[in-house]
Amino acid sequence: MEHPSAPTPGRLRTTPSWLLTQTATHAARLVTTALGAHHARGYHYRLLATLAETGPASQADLGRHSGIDRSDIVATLNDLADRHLVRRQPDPTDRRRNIVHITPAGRRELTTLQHALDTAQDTLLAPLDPTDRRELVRLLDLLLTHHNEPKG
Amino acid sequence: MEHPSAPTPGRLRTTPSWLLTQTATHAARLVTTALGAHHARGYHYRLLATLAETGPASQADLGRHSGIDRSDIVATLNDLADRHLVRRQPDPTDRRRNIVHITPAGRRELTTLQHALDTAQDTLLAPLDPTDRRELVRLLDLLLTHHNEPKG
DNA sequence: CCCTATTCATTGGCAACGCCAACATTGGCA
DNA sequence: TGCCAATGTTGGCGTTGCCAATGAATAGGG
Repeated sequence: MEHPSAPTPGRLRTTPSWLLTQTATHAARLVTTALGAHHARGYHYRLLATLAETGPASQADLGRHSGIDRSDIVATLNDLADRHLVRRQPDPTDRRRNIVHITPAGRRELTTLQHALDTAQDTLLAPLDPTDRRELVRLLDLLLTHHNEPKG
Repeated sequence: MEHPSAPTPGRLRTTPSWLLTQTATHAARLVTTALGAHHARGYHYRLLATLAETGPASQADLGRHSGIDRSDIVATLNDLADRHLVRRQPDPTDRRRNIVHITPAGRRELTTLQHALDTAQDTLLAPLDPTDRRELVRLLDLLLTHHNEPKG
């Protein structure tokens, strides 16, 4: 978003969904910039991080664990594989599946991206003291947990 | 995002930018659904709300006050004008400009959208008690203020 | 064992938001 | 007067989150 030359309309300034989407936009900009410096996007990081945590997995499983749609997994893995950060391997026990492995280079890249992201977090939270940071994380986590686990 | 069948990768669950963008995604989904029931999108609401607050304004001014790019203003106003919620009028004192007015129907539509949005806020904040809600708004407002006013 | 339903990877498409470049017209200022 | 800035407009791009359809392969029930 452009920098408003005048304050945001008053109504919105206390509308939680507005505050959330706006701060998220700033956060996304910081993250995009941080990752972009290493030729990566959010999806790239999320897949590498998921792979490092869960170990080798099928693309469908990667999607379920990372929250990325299967179709988007394909394109992202193509990028990562092109850069040798990841390897696709047919599953001998189920020929529908690819087993995806993170490579040593992929782990190194993940470390690099992680550092870039950590820096971005600091920039993002700059105006908050440690107590407020924890409080923010707590509140957002409450919201996320609630909306991620539909009662139905 | 799809509902993860397994918990989100641990790293991300305490990453503020992740929590922000994810909760913002949920918030955006609620808002989109609420506005969609009235054939509106976020840009439509934002422009109507801005017009109601500032009174008639040029498109460039609308962009600056609402934080919407000039080019996106054009398309959004086209939609609103097609539905007679807004009127474009040439500025007699500056032939480059259009003076945009909100119509009575536009004000009624804004009221409707506002109600829909208020309901969405409640759904969004359901898991938080009033104290936590105020705290969340306070923290997000701090972040937004900080990142909206570049020191440079 | 066979048929059906499901799963998988993949392709291709869509919507919303944020943003940028270019253009012609018009205004303001030096 | 001459040049720069602002305005509306068109057209385009990238990221994220989705959905539908397809062909191959597997799993499950009868």
